[in-house]
Amino acid sequence: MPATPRARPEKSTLSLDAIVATTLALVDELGFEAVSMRRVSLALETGPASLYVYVRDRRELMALAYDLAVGEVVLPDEADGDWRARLEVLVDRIVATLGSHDDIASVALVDVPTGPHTLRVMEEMLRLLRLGGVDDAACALAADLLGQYIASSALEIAARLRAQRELRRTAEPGRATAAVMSAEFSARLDTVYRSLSPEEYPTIHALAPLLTGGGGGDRASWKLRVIIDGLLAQHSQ
Amino acid sequence: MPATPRARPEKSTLSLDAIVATTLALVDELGFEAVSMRRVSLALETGPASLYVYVRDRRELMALAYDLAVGEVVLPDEADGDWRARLEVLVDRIVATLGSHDDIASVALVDVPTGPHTLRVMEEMLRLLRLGGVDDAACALAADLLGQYIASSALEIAARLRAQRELRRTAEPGRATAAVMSAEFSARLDTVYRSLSPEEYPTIHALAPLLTGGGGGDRASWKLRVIIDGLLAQHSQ
DNA sequence: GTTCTTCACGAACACCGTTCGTGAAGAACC
DNA sequence: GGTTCTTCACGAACGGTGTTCGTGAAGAAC
Repeated sequence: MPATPRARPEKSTLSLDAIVATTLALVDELGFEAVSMRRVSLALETGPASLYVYVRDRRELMALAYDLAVGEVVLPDEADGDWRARLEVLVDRIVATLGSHDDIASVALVDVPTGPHTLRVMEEMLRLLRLGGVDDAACALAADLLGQYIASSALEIAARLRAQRELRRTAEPGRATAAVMSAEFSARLDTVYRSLSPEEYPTIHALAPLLTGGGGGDRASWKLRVIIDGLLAQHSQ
Repeated sequence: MPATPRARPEKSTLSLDAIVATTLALVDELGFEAVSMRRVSLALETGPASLYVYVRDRRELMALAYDLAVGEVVLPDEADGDWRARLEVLVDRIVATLGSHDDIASVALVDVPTGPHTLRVMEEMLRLLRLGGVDDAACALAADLLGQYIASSALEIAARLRAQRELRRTAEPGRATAAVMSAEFSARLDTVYRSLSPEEYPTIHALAPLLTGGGGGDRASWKLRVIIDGLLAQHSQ
């Protein structure tokens, strides 16, 4: 901070960090798809061409924003339990964090992220798996599988949050608890499944309430447990 | 077919089926992202506005193309073995089919597809799971989990195929076997992992060759086996 | 023969990612 | 201090994009 606290209005000079931070903030505010180079540059009070000094692509910018988001994840510690409990906590946190930044997780499905924060989290995942006695080849494949699970789960959560926000804006205010909105969200799907002919799709028809219900945390932790159980079954075999 | 075989040049009248079929063909040829409403309309020798008579959105059009692609999947039969073998064959076929249509699988990550072919395949998946003695609630969650696995695996395969095509075009022709190209594909990642400091990322550094190697079918079938094993472990517990 | 409905589509709107060229401002050097 | 040289900001523009609107023409219904 300089001696004269008055003299720093104007416009703070551009920097990669500022660009990436602004991008992530805009993703939260407007949604992943709506964030264009123009919008980012507008938020920084400059023109779109200025960004290309620091970034090759929109993709590269989004990859940087992705890594910044992953940086919010706090690694689990001893208090969280043994290796398996810690792994579950870690994966849950990654999913929750990515899911809170709209569709930023789609970055991980397009190309493999290799930012420092992503690597830090991946290192911890692999370390925990090894701690659990999973052999090396299985660790590698497990990290891949967990990566897929994380990205697609985060997208699912983001879609759910988006739908809730949309509903909150559409519906009359003051009403509508979270439970109601979540129910409303899956209502359309439920209607589709239930209206299917029981002759042609007997199983879907029979399971319709189970297919759409029980939203959120329970489902996610169940799915994660299945993957780890499968990993251990594979190992002991 | 009319009596006069000569008289049907001009332009066949537009139809939803023709639009969707053209869209899927263009996705194969140009890639998912490159297929715009304008390109589709150009291929049909008309203007972009004409498509909106049959389709609300680009998203809706892509969802229809997605279902058309799923329609190519042949359901397994008795010859494929017991319920588990059949389930694995079914999932593998879905992944392979979707993966062969570039990033069309991304449709399933944005919204839940409910086209007739998708429902047919989902019905069969649920039927097989039930046949295996998995209880109803677990069936529902398993279908969800398998759906995530299918979509993200298909995207991974599509990315691999795209990279191979890109390399085939870039490299001098006549050379380059598929193995070489696949190796070249993961070489960049391998370099990244290997160049990490062993102090900061010891596990990634140690597992680097395992993380990028062993591409393709083996990995996929291993991952699928893990999920089903986990499902059964969950059940017997 | 006349109304009415459906569909094809030209034109336009408001955006998009990206590139090019022109400067200005600061650093490095004499 | 003056001069070169490098770096960075950005106005303008190119070739696209999804989508809407309004105008017709062609066929169906009466």
